[in-house]
Amino acid sequence: MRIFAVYLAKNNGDMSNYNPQEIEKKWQKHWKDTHAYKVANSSTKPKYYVLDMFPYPSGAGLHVGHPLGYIASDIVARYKRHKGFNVLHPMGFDAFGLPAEQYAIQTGQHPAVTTAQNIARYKEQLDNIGFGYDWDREVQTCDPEYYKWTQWIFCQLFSSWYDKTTDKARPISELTDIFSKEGNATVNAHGDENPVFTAAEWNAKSEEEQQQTLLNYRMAYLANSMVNWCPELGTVLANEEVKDGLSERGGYPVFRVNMRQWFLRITAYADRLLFDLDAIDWTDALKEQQRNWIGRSEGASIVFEVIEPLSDLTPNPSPKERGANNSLNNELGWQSTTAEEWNTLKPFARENRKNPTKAEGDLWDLLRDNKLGARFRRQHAIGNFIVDFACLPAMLVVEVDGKIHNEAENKEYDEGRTHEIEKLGFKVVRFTNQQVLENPYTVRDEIKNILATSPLSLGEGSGVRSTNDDASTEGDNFPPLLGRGAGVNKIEVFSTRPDTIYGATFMVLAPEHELVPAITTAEQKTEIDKYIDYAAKRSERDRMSEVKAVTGCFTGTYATNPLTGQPIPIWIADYVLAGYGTGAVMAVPGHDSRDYAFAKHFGLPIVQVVTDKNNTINIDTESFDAKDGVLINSDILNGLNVSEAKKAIIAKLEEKGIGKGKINYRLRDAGFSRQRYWGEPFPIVYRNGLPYLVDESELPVTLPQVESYKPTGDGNSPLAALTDWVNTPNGQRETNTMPGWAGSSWYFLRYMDPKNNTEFASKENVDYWENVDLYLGGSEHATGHLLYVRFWTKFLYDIGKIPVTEPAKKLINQGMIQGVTPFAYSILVAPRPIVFSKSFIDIKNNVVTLNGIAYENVETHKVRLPFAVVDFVGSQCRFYKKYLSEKSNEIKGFTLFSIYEEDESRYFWEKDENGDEYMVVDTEVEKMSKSKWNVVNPDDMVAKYGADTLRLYEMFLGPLEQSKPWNTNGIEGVYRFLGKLWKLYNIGEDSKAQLSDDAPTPEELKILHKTIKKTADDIDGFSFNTTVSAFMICVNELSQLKCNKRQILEPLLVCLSPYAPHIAEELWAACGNTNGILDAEFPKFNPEYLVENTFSYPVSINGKTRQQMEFALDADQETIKAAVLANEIVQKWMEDKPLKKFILVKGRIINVVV
RNA sequence: GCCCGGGUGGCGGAAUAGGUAGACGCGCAGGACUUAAAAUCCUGUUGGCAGUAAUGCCAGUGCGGGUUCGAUUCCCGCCCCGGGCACCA
Repeated sequence: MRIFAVYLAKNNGDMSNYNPQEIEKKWQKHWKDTHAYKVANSSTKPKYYVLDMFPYPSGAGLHVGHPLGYIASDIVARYKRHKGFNVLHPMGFDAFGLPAEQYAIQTGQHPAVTTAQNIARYKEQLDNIGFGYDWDREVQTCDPEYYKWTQWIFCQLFSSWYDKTTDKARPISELTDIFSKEGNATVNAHGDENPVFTAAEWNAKSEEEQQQTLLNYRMAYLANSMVNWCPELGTVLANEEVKDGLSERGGYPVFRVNMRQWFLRITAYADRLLFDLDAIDWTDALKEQQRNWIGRSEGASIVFEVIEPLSDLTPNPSPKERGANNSLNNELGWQSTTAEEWNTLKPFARENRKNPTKAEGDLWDLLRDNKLGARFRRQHAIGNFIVDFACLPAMLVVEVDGKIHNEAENKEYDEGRTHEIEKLGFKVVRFTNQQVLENPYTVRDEIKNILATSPLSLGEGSGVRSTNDDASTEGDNFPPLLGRGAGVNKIEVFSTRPDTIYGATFMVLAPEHELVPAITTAEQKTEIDKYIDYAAKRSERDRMSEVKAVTGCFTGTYATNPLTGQPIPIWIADYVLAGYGTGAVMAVPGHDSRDYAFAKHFGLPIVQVVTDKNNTINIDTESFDAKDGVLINSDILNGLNVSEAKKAIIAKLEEKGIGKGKINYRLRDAGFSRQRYWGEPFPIVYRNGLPYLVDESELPVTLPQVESYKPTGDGNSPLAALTDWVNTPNGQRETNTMPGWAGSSWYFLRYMDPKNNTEFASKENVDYWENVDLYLGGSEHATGHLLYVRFWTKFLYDIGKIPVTEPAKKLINQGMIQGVTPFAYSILVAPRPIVFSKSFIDIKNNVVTLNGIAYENVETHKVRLPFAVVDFVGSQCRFYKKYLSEKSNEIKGFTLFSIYEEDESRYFWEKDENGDEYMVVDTEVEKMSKSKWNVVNPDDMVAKYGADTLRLYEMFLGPLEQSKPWNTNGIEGVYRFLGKLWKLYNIGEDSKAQLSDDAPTPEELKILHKTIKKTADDIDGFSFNTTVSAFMICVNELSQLKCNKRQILEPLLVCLSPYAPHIAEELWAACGNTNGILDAEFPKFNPEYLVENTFSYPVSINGKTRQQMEFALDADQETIKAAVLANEIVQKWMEDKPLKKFILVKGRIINVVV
């Protein structure tokens, strides 16, 4: 009993020493019990919204790097509260995503369960640090109450289109109104490249056709596209989730494959995303990254005509060689051409279908859908031709001249073509454009008559493959005609330097360009196929890591340079990317270094068309890529400067109808499908293969339970196996889920009204909180999250749901806190127990010494040591033997050595003053992560020093935006500072501060107000590290003065409170305040206390400081000058040289020039 | 290759409308208190040279130039480190 009493007296009664563990828990509980951080949605105070990028709750918990930004934002939030703002400072969790799912796959635990556990852990850790979050506003993206609204926003995207005329998103119903009244001509006028249709055509479309067409306009749409497929993760990845051809998560290989995916039309916002950057206070580096990512470039699109070699006017003789059979059944089975030829023709057929001529389009509307009682196909392959229309059962081909066969010289070609098709047993009938356009019904009737007299030798189903009434009729798996050049007579390119067109001496297409097979000549086919194969086999990763090698292949075909009229060869090469521009370039080797390298390598002509002002450019050794200069060798452009020439050539191209000014973006539409389980389900069902929204009343579409979380690997998500869930009365559900960034693209809005179950947030609340005043987070989100959240914000603004076009007015990127990894060396041999011996590795000479015996050429490698087995003593990192027993299961299996250096002691075990054995090892700075054993848990720091010390120390470490390695060395200093502060308040037995109410001295006031000013200034400049040092100076100076004045020490606590809220609250209460410090008014800075009467001037002679002299600040120059010149030391340094100049900068410096 | 940052003591870092370089903290050294340790406090700490010392002199903010009475700060030319983008026509 007695011992117990003594113990109590020692620990609870004596408050003369700072005891963070006790006071921090007390105040955290108090704040929670009193709802001290609850935020109201309306107030007479001005609003301020501080937001952190919410964390993904991983199983590893928080490490000391996470709180860096959170502490900074907490400081700003608390400061603003002292300054009289109504501050919103919420926290939540970005809880959908891969790690939880991967974990579920491994353990079978439902991701929702592990996520909830992780979140609980995170919240505990966050609360330990004393953050002032209003937890009532917490959001979790995986909560159905939250993702209901993510789905709802998706519905709005699906139901909207982008109107380029007014430059905003509008409801899709307004678009269908326009289509039914005027077709899509005006909508298309702003650069859309969708096929044109009239109101009548629109109205004649079936529901399915209309829906299909609308997908070309919706903000959320389905499309086939090349995507980053990661088989290992079983999902597609966004571009920013792929680094060097490997997945960012896991580092698995990623491949480009074609898949049908959901996309969000972020490209519609490209310009606004770009230009609005100017209006927000984000760092230049980050804005620059977004600008580059959007990659806007102005230039021109130009059409080059392909020259068709004469020989190609006569069709490929293959049908003849096959023997003229009258029956396709005999010759080609059910096909009208061979698979091989279809492969060749496919791109043209597709292209032609996409861009029918007016006459073709009109006629198709009259023939399609079995309107004449027989099925017609358009742009169909027959033998080695693509014919305009074919009715296979009737063996009838209908061609409309005009698009590509209207020139006189093509007449002969047409006749030859007719002849060849007839040999295959078809009847060919031709109409002119004019006939179709002027008398469409006459034409239709004529076809009908011919059909009536046709033998209908092949009924559908009697050998000819039967097809559905859907797109598969025109599907790519069904073959058409052959021969090259068929219909391909132009290639479009994009160039930012149209002014250099006179120097375009060849063209280069991407190997994947769809016209490549068509323009390849028979002689070059083998080579080209080989090259395409080569390019396809190289993964993205190969392409990146490889030193840029010049490779390419000639197609055998030429195009005409439209300005010079010269034929120029068409090549393919993988330096041209299929995904950018048109996938084809006009190569100007004289003025593009890539084209130059290519031309040099393959011996292609190089023509100089731009020179500098003095005409000193010589392009014999390198290209002249500069964007200013004067045009030469360019006919009409000669003498113009580059920018004038651009304008002139675009005008010329437009006049000739072969080009136009164009703006290209690097930004792609955002892929929005993931073939995974742990994400938001789409509010979509399919009917007849077309997507429809589920009714809003069915939201949220909740994520069902599944047996297995494993992706199927064939591109289907685990949801696809749930037939009961997939099949609904209204259609089949979409089984993909949304990507990780869906939920994070609007969460800042949900915090404004997190419990609302009728809207994503009420209008009242979004109008009050508007957007984030200060957003803190890592710069790694620059081109992902931060672009998407801006996109969604603009969209929600367009549809009238929020009053702002940007999510965050100001954004700060906090730096990363890196881990310090100690390491030793191991020999690459079978694992052995740790050796404590006089053994070492001489890395430089590749020699290993084991117990005195040297071995040469032994392979060694670095071995990470757990952070926990080392201590930092002075500048040494010591690896202690005593920690090995605790950690041995983590590092067993390696023979460890330290590196050999000059200092021989470094590879031996030594004994410290306590007799503990250690070895000095080296360290490396890397990312802090569980797998690297270098994680430092903030809980440990809090347990040892308290939350206030951790908060101050993280801020004291250096500028917020700078990355730095975690180093515990300095934390003691901060802890000592808080101890000194505590002592100033003379806390007695009764836990009360014993302070004097005497008036403070001017000196004391000066110290206080200096600190007030510094605190306020530094928060505005986010220079938290210098504020902490200002606090230290202040406390040092007040301690020196033994200041115990209430009028000094109370205001000081308010300054400190944002940084160290627990101790500030404790001392505030100890001073006798009953109101709590959180809402205390921030002390007003009074500059009068800082006014000085005199200044101790550094006096320098010729710029070198030699003497200090004190003068009144209001002393006039002559008085000072006389005194300075009379000074003994000054005279000594003047060395009797005449005075040249006397410089006095008031309150700064005096300089005597001799 | 291009675009952003950034190079300051043994260490983290202060100070830039040009005006005493190295605040503050760590570490280190010495000292006080203590039987001792811990804790706490005090002093010193950019380097070199000279001096018993107080102190003095010289050099010094990645390197080389320039502007200026005066440059860590501005200008020109390099070097190195970190980050981003990467054949974007």
